[in-house]
Amino acid sequence: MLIRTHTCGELRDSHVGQTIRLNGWVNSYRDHGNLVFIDLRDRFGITQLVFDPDDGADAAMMAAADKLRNEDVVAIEGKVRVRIGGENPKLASGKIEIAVTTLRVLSKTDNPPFLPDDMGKLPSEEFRMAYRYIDLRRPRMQQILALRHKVYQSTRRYFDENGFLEVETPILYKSTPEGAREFLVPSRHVAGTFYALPQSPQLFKQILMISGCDRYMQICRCFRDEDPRADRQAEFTQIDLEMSFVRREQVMEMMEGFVRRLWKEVAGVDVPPMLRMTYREAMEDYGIDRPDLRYDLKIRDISEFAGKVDFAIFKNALDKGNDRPPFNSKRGVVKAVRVPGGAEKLTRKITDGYTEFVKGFGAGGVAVVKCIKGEDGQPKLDTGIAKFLEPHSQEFRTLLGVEPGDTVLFVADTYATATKAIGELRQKVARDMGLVPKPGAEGGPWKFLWVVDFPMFERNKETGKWVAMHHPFTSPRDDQMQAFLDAGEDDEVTIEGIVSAGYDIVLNGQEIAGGSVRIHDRDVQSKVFRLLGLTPEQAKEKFSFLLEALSYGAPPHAGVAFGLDRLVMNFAGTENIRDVIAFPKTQTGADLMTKAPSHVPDNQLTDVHIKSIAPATPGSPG
RNA sequence: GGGGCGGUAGCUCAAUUGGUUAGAGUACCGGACUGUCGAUCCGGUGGUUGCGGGUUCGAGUCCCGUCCGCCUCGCCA
Repeated sequence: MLIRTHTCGELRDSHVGQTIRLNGWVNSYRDHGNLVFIDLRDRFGITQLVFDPDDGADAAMMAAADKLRNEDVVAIEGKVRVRIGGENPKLASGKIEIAVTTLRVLSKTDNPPFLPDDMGKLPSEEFRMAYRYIDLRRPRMQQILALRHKVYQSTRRYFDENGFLEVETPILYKSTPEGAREFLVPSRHVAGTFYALPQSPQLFKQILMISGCDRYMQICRCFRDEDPRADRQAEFTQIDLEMSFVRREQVMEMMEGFVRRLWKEVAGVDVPPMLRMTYREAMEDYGIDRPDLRYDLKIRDISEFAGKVDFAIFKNALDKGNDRPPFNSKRGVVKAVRVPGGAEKLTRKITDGYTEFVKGFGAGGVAVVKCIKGEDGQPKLDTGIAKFLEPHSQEFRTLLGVEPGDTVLFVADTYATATKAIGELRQKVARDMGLVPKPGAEGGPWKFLWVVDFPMFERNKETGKWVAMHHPFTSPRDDQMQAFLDAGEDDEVTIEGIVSAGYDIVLNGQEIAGGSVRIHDRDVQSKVFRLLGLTPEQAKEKFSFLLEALSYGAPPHAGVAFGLDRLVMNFAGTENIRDVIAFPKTQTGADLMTKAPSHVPDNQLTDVHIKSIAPATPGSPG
């Protein structure tokens, strides 16, 4: 074949007169009979070819050019010349064209199911995934692949410069069925036993610290057999790291440096020092542990004021237990969010929709009041629950800073339900009000913050058992350690109040990284296991390797993991995680291109001592 | 596991209240054309309306079931 001398993205008018060779795909053809134009595409760009009988193309070549179709793969030799028909400003190579003197068709295409074209409407994702190799030819997808590559490279450079060792950890791992459901792999050697695919390399990286590795990093694949979402896949990638002989501050400093470097190198953006917020502050002000700070709309607890209002919904909520301690999940509360400009934009239809929306989170509904300018020119409460608030109008408006044109939305329920419901509502209102900038490198702004001081434990809603909020290897904050060790196992109040040494990085309402100082003391780790309901025997069965390792000289250590896919989503300005994964899976875990998962022959199952109880599928083996 | 939206030509979509032979754009095929650049013009091929049942004189349309894709709640230490 004619091996290329240049790519389709690099020829300029400075090359005019040169004889060159190009390889690529036919992006489009414009056939004028005795003059044929081809836009030739590769990853690097597009260059126009011209088959010109007056300049190098004989009758046979014209006939061959006439047959070229989109997505044929060709090699050409020709001369670079200035375009006769004028410049095409849309192309970087738009000043020149190639007068083709030799044409070789390297691969003739069948009629493709769709064309890798960013201009028109995209085919359904189903088709894009089934013919991923065509979808990935689109310049947009090539751009995202390149962005992802930049993230890999920038990451490796940064951590290399900071003394981290890249170490690979096993994919075939031990099942430790806390947390997410695991993918299982049957063992051939020992009948009836299984590996699990790792939800994360958490324990390996801790053991690497105990191994004296000092600083570890890995760009690793993690597996969680849970239902996907737009920003979640069962198989995803983490930037995983761990450091020895550090406390929280050193890790946070290292991570901020990483984020700053990444944004600078990938997006050209300078990230200012990150805000810090406690978990409690986040829940109080934003109703969520990953607040989106691109817009304000702070939530206020107005329970005390609401107690004075003669409105049954408020009264009922407060009666549920306003005497409980603050932040107790069953405490009755009334929460409000003031929406500037909402009086006009949030129509009755929209606010009625909010009631349906919060019902999805267990709340009864949303109360609404608007503030308008009365006939006397003074602020006046209007519609919704205005008549109930009217007797306290002045106090209410002062409390929340309400001005004419505002709408105030209320949710009254238990602390847990009201917080969740109004937190979700806040985000929906922001979207409805058009307060959320489009994501993307130019779209910013980038609102980073640290969320710290998470509770160590929370109660499982169904079983009532303690579960680790982060994971069971997270250490209490240093100043909490003694209280934790001293606390009786039935000392509900103390245990609930213990704050961990965990930290999350939140970007625009999305958790992009999370980590913690780890437990490096065997007794502390054993106590956590006990609180989580593991008997010493169970702890040993599942985590003996960790407990043993901790007893042979474990350095204090801490670490973090970034969700790489989500980082790339931010740089690419997409809200679809499948866009940033070369070969993604569907919501049912299917790979539409390879048709995985698939049935396997019985003998393969026998080898691993497995018998399928699934109903036989007609026409399928196994 | 629950809720919602969708599935019609290779692709993207349309099809009135259940009513004639299911249309358009694009791709593809054939023809014309020497300066286009999402080329243009003329002509043509192309359909098990996801699948299975049902209601009806008549179903793309209504009903039941099922499969697939997307969004979402649960779930995701």
